[in-house]
Amino acid sequence: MITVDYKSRQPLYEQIIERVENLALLGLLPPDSQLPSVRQLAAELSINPNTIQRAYGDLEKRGVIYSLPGRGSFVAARSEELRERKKQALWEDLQKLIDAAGTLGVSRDDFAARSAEYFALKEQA
Amino acid sequence: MITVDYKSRQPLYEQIIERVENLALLGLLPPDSQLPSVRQLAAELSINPNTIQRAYGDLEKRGVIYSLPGRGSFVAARSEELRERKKQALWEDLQKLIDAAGTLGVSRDDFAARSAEYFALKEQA
DNA sequence: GCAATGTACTAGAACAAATAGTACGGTTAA
DNA sequence: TTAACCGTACTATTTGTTCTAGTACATTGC
Repeated sequence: MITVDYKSRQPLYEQIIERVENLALLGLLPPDSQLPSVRQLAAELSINPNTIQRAYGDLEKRGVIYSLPGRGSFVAARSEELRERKKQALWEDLQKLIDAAGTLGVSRDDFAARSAEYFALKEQA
Repeated sequence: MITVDYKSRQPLYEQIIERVENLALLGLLPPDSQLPSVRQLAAELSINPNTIQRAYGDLEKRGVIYSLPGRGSFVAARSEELRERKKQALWEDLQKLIDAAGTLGVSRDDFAARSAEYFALKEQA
C-alpha cells in the first residue's frame, strides 16, 4: 500500500507523508481506518522505526491522522480541508509552471493543447 | 542581475545555474556576453567563490556557458537546444501536475480555467 | 501477565552543501 | 616586465539534515 523510493532526493519521511495523504484523499484509506503500526511499516519498508514515527508525528500535526497510544494510528476525517489545502498548492505550482512557460516562449495554446492531451491520457488509463 | 534565496531548500549552486540558464534563454544575457567573474559574483552574493565555481563548472558541462582561463566566463550560443531541453522538462512537470489534479478531483475545465487566468495575469504584467 | 501499540530520548553514522584557505597558470593592460 | 585580474584545482573543515541504532516508558487489549 505504502511504497517509497530510496533513490529520491526527497526524504523518506516526506515521501511517507505524501503517500498517506494521497491515499486518504483517494478514499483508499477511509476515515478511522487503521494505519500499519510504526514498527510494522518500518519492517515492510526496511527502514528505521524512528523515520516512520517522524512521518506519523508530522501527519498528526497536520490533522491527517490521529494516534491512540497503545491502540494504533488512524486516518482522520478531515479530508475536505486537506483537499482544499492541496488544491491551493496545486494552483501555486500551476502558476509557477506557466511563468516558466512564458520564459520558454510556450504559447497559451500550446500549453492548453498539452494539458488536454495529458488529461485524455489519464482518462484512457 | 543574478539573485539567490538563502532560505530555499534548493542548493545555492543549483539556484545560480537556473538563474543563468533563464537569463540566457530570455536573451538578457546574449551569446558571448561576459558573466561576472567567480570572485566578483561571490562577493555580490556574499557566498563562497567555490560555490560559484561549482555552478559555473556545471553550466559549462551543460554547454550553457564557456570559460576562458585568464579571460572570464561567457554565454554560449546554444540557446535553441537548451530551450528544447527545458521545454521537455516543462511538459513532464505539467503531466505530474495533471496527475495530481486527478487525485484531487480537479476537473479538466477547472484546470483550463485556472491556466487561462494565470496566462492573463502574466500578459497584464 | 503479555504482547502489541504510540511516544520520548540520546547518540552516532552518513551525506550533501557550503565555507575557508592556498596555489597554479593564463590573460590583459599599464 | 609587472601587477591585477581571470579560471581552475586542491584539501580540510564546518554545518545541517536525514537516517539509523538502541533503549525506555505508559497505555491498550486479550
